[in-house]
Amino acid sequence: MTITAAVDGSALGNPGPGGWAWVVDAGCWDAGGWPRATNNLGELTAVLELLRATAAAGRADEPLHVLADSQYAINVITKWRHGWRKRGWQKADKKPIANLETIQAIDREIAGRAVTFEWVRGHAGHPLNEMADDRARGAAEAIQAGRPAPSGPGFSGARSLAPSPIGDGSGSDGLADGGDGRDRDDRSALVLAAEKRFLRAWIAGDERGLADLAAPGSRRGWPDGTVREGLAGPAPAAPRIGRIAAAPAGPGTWLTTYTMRWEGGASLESSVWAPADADGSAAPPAPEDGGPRLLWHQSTLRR
Amino acid sequence: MTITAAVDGSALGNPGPGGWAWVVDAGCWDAGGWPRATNNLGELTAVLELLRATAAAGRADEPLHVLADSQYAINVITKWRHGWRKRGWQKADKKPIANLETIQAIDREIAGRAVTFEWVRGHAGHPLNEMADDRARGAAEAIQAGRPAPSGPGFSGARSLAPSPIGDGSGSDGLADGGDGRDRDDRSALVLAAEKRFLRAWIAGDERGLADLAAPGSRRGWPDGTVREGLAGPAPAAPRIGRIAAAPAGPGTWLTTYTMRWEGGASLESSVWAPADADGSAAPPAPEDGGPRLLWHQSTLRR
RNA sequence: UGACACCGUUUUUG
DNA sequence: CAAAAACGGTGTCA
Repeated sequence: MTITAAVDGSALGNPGPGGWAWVVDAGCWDAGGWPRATNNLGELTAVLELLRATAAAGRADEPLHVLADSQYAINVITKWRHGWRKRGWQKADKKPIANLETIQAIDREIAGRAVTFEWVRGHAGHPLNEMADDRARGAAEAIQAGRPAPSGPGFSGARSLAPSPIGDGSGSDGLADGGDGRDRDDRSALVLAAEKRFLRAWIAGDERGLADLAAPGSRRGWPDGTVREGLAGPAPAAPRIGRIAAAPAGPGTWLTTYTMRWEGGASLESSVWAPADADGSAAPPAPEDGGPRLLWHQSTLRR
Repeated sequence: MTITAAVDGSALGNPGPGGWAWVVDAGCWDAGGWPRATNNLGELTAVLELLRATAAAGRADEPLHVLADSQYAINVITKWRHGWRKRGWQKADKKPIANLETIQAIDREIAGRAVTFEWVRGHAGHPLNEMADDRARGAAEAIQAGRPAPSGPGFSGARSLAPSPIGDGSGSDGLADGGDGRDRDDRSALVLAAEKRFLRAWIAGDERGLADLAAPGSRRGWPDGTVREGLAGPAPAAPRIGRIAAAPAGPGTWLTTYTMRWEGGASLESSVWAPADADGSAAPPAPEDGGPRLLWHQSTLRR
């Protein structure tokens, strides 16, 4: 069955607090945002997240029809992207392409999929577009007010585990970023933030979040001694994380270690983070955010 | 006293309907345009017209400071022009110089004058530059809409002879353009504007301005019954112009008639205007503006 | 290769 | 009504 979804972005003040949203129907949507973004980044991200959500739900083989009111986003994806890729991701005027990382992420995500776009005039009463508009703006407004952006249900079947306290960023779990104090080293702070992102995604069963963080060829050593490709797998309920130590392991590479406790158990965890651009493959991974990528993670039960 | 003025050009669609403007202050400016022009012709013409207006006002000996946002125009006038003249008006690559006639006109007009240029970034909030921008674009839009470009008051002392009400565009002399009412025929309006330009140039003794309006082989019948080539010649002081009537005289050709009065006399005046491209000569005149050209003008004393 | 200008289009805001 | 974020193009020169 063809999936039809509306996407929209919003940026209060442009640039300013921003949000994105995709909507399939009243019970199937998602949204998110940032403290500072442009309108066009919102529009693009909405498409990217829709692509990922459908893929994570195992529905990448179904045709996807996207309703968008941004001619910019539609042109980027259906037209300009191809010329840019041919020219080595350069614009006609040689000036840098805006929102490049998100565009490249879409470029990878959309490969081999059947996606069509339809332009709908903004604020013209189209119900799905209105809903996406509301959600995107709601996300931006939430973030402007200092609250986390309300995320939607997504596709049913995208994650199977119960929500964990780590996922809501409330700070009670020791995983909160920023705010009170800054980490003592700017570069290690980047790795610490990435580790926390990884933990939240893993515990929430957020496969696309994990994929964002994974280095090409990433693997994991599980508590049972097995190794599997990828980062996804079962997580304990309501874990508590000890202090995370980050140690440099070479230019751009970091090792993190910490302990984890949960009802009935504890473990030692370690991760190896590699720089985003640290592979010599012909097609660079060009990660969406330029941050470090998780190459290896290992868990050992404590007893 | 140093005269400071901003200049700007505009071309809708580039090339397309175009305009030029110079602004000294809110009460001292001028503007004009063509049905088809390039942005750079507009920028250059604005400078040329400023040079002519200051000269016609008898202020050629005062230093002139020009604010321009076009590096092209500034470089043409302050740098490249000299090299081109030395090399017989040829570029280094031997390809033809663009806008050559206007550049040579500036080259002649600027000789012996103290003119300095200052580059101001476009659309950066510089008040004088913004004003010139508005005027130039307004002229281009007027012409696109089929109206004559609204011309400004120019300099208050714009003729070496006794000041005439024709020059100041106040409307009391019947030479004011635009503003309150539009001329009832769009094409005749173009001819009327040209006729007014001709009158201003003649009365001001502006030979260059007259040459711009002259068709190849233009002649004039003077009140004494003689005929001479060209359009320049003695003008009465402080003439007053009656209503100008424009009548179509063939495809693109117009006849205008009106009366003129001055202290101690009156006359009947008539002009024949031909389309700019209406000659089969081998070397086309390539008139600066593409507007109609004055082929014949005749004066008869009234008595 | 660079620079400036001139436009066209859509969206997003205030 | 005015502005920002984005893209495409032309006009010009060294």
